[in-house]
Amino acid sequence: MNTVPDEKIEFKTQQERVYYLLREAILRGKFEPGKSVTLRGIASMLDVSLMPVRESLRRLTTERALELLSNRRIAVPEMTQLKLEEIYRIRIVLECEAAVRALPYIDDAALAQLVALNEKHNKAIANGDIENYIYLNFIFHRTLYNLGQPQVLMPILESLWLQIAPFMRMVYEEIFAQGNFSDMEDQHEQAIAAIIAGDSDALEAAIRGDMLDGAIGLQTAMGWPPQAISLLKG
Amino acid sequence: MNTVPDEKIEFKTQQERVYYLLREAILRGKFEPGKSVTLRGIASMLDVSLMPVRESLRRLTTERALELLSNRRIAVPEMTQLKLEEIYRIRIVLECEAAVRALPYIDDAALAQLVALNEKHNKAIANGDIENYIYLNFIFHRTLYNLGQPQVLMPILESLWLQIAPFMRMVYEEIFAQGNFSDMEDQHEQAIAAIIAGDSDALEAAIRGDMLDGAIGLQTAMGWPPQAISLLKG
DNA sequence: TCTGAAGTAATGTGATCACATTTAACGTAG
DNA sequence: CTACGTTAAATGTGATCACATTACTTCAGA
Repeated sequence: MNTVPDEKIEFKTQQERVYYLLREAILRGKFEPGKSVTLRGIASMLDVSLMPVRESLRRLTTERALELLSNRRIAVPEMTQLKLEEIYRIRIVLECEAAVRALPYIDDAALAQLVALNEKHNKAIANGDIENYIYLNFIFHRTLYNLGQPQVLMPILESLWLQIAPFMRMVYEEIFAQGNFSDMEDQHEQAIAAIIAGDSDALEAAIRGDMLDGAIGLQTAMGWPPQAISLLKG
Repeated sequence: MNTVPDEKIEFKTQQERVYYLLREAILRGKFEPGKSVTLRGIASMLDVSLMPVRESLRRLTTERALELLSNRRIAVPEMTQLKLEEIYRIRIVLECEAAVRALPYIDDAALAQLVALNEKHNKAIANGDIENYIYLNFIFHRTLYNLGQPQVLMPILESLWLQIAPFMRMVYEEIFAQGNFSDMEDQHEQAIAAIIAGDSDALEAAIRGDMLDGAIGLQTAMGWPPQAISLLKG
């Protein structure tokens, strides 16, 4: 089994390959917020012409992973308090929906895969491997939700993940520096327990808890007052 | 005041102009589901080279308004029962959120604009102008939600609208043919009443009712059993 | 040391061409 | 008239060049 489920995909076009390379780099937190990227820079880095890069960046800007500034420059968007709160309000409702939707389809093999992913996730913490930690978090969620075969939900969630990924590094660098992992409840563990118990409400609670932890972590890392993000209808 | 709020936008690039032209055409129901479009066809129609069209279609495929088939062809995606149900489950929660979010920001001028839009919307029914009817429906919702200045929600909703727009024509062609407009409750009217009353719950109910009417209309037009689409948590 | 202007390098956009793949058209054998 | 290869047209992708605009460097003056 591979660390990254879709790492060995064969791409039909260069544009597709470039897109997924950049996408994974973003989800690993390799892109610094506010920093700009250039067509020719990426093209020479990946040894392709401008065309595949142009179309890849067009996709990523459409997904709000990157931003076209008025200067005609392409950059990683900055985060604001309002934007972060909006993202997490949406994440909470949609990811709870996605998790509950997936629950009936989780068989033993899928459960084992989730457990294995969570182990690797925890191992990344132990190793201080921030990039893998950030990435494996998304992969855990994606693997879970994909079991419900969501055609419409999934692209929306991936877009939201791309928007917050560049800021995740700040959260965990701070936590690693201070060394206080104890505050971090393992909501993934609780989600797995809920799955085993077949408890839909507990699974939803675990996902919601995971979201809230993430939101609070980001807010404190940005130096903002960690105000609670309310669910729709309490 | 204009029928279409953003009709007279000056575009900085050709790609942007082509994108918004195609986008509006889709939202007007001008695109037939399953029908394929070609780069050169659109390019010659709009009198531009392939480049702006390529990037515009890349954007639209990323937003799921169009689809890249394995044959290397670009087409309007087909709808399925599962997909439609998924879209409307998401629309219900997100658009209720967007409406409630916008409510405190609706001043007299904004209210007047909404009323005017709704009048034009109703006038389009009377004139049998299906394309304007379809389009003005989206514009009404967008104008309402934009008052809350949603940065993250709005692109998601617009993507969902692009996905259902090509199928709206079927709904209203059937209704116009049968001439039974009486079944159509004017949920927009009720939304406006709720806004005037400042009643958040009533506004949410009106939006949810509008969504459910739309879902049922699409399901019956597609010849599917019009099963109720449940909200999250009942 | 700092400020500002002139010149240079770099950037995204648009256009054009070449190519592999796919689709459509055509004509021939049955 | 039908079925089936063969040829021709059309399609999305990739590469390269030109260009207007923006950003950076450099150097003069205070």
